[in-house]
Amino acid sequence: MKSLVATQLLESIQRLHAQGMWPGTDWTATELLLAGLVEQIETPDVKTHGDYSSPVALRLAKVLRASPLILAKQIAEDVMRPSRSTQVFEKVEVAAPGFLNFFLTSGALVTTVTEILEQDKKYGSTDLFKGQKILVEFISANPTGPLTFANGRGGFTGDVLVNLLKVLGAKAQREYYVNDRGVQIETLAESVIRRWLIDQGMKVDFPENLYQGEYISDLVKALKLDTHTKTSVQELTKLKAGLKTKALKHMLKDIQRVITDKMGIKFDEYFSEASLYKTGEIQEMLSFLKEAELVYEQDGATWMRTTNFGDDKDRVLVKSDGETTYFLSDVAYHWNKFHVRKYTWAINLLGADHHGYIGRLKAAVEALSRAGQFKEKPRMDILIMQMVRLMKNGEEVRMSKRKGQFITIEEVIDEVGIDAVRFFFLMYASNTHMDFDLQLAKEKNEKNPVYYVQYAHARISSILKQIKKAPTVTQIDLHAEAELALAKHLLQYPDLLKQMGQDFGVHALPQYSIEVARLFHAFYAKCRVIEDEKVNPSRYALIRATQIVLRNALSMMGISAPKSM
RNA sequence: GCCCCCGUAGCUCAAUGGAUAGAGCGCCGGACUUCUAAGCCGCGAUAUGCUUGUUCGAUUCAAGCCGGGGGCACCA
Repeated sequence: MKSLVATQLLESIQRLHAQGMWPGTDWTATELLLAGLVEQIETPDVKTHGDYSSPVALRLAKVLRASPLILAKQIAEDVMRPSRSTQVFEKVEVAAPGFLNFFLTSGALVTTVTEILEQDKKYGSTDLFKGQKILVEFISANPTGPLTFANGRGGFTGDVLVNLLKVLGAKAQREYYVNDRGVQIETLAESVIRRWLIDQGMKVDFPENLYQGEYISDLVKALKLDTHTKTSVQELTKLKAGLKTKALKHMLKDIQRVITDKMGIKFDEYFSEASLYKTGEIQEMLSFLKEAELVYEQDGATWMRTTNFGDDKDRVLVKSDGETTYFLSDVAYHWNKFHVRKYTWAINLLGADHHGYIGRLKAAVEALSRAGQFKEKPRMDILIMQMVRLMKNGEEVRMSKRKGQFITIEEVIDEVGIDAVRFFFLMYASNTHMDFDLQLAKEKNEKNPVYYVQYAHARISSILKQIKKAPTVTQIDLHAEAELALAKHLLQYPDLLKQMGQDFGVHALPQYSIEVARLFHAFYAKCRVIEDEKVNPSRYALIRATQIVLRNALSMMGISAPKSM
């Protein structure tokens, strides 16, 4: 549809140029312009009042310094000249600041509706990212406590992003990076031991730096530690090593349960940080960096020269006490992504509190890339998920996993329902700070726009159910404004997906589906599909197309499309 | 002090540098004997934090300021 508009326009401009009516004499400039025009036309705007518009003329003015209005008029006249056989445009209008408004004929819309019906589940699919092997890493929360509601943001965004990339033709995988080593795991084990003793009535202190949450007690119970004989903290230290693994395993299992059963996310892999040590990749990485002279020793520690690659300071890989840092793991992890597993593209979703990490990560990948570690220069995008503030009665409640002050994502899902929760987290741009009030979320549950969208789908299903025999659609005829507005919006879906592939703005999807639902509900109120027990074939086709688009959009968001509500 | 994000209607949020800045919620009003009222229609003279700049045109870009959040470890 877009290429049709672009083609028409280009033809006209070329004609004008051939006739010497084009104001520029410099053909190179015009060619540049044409390229720009195509780009401009690629994402046209369908305004609610029903025209295809694009701010073309003013662009012309900028490049050629010509009068935009005159130019626009010339183009408009040429596009609509009588000799043309095209049935694409009803009319072309020149609007005040130099816009060209293309009004589509209903015939052009009909083509689209037919296309949607034919393509069905494939409608919106393209091969934009064909051949790309993309690894999307998200959530990756430390396995030292349950997932909080804030993890919902990155969780659902990442999940939908992968769905999107797949529809755009890429091979995309979901990955959760598990930080299953380091002091935090020690702390977890220590917390479990002390809590265990305290729960048995022993007087043991419980330092502030340990995990205070209720879940530690649950963990103690789940680990069935009470079969051991009572003993002191000191003696238990021996048990700690074994306990560490057990506690970790249990915690991770619980996280996976929530992710799979509650959040409905299927990770392709839970990648263990510790595994990088077992396979020797950490050592391999370190020796390589040394050979490549990307590191140096200072104050007894080993530093990586990340500043050579855009970081604002160098970073420690091995501490002076001989312990390796998290950063070293991450360097090896990314080396693993691109070198070992041969991904060409990685997308990492990070919480805003980790934004300071971007510089060193990009520097590390750049360093490895320049050192010839990857077949081709990999692409890496880091998406920052802004903070979600927990509100209570208009006031912020500070969350802390350590202090045990948090609301789990599981609680929220159980309370509000997965569809509403998904929609809630997905509908806002990830770079805005959002406020979350559980009380309000419960109250507003019924008012969540997700039901508005689902209701549209249910209404369509209900109509279709009453149609015993599907009418043969020979010719689609759409006239009413409500019909046309709906059809025009449906045809934008593929463009929307492409756009989302460019900027990863997944929140456009809920916004779009609300708009489709809105247009459908308006259509529903004004136009009947079944009238006097007769089915209107054109409207039948239109609602089926609407159902397809809604279903595809909902399915991409991981939200159910109910047949009745 | 330096770095990142945000500031749009009473509230929560939209808007590739374009036309009269849009939705939802809330408030008020209206319509129904027919496909689901979780719906439709109407209702905001006075919503882009402030000041400059770039541009034919700025919510969008740049600079400065104000306000809010986050980050600046040989932690993860």
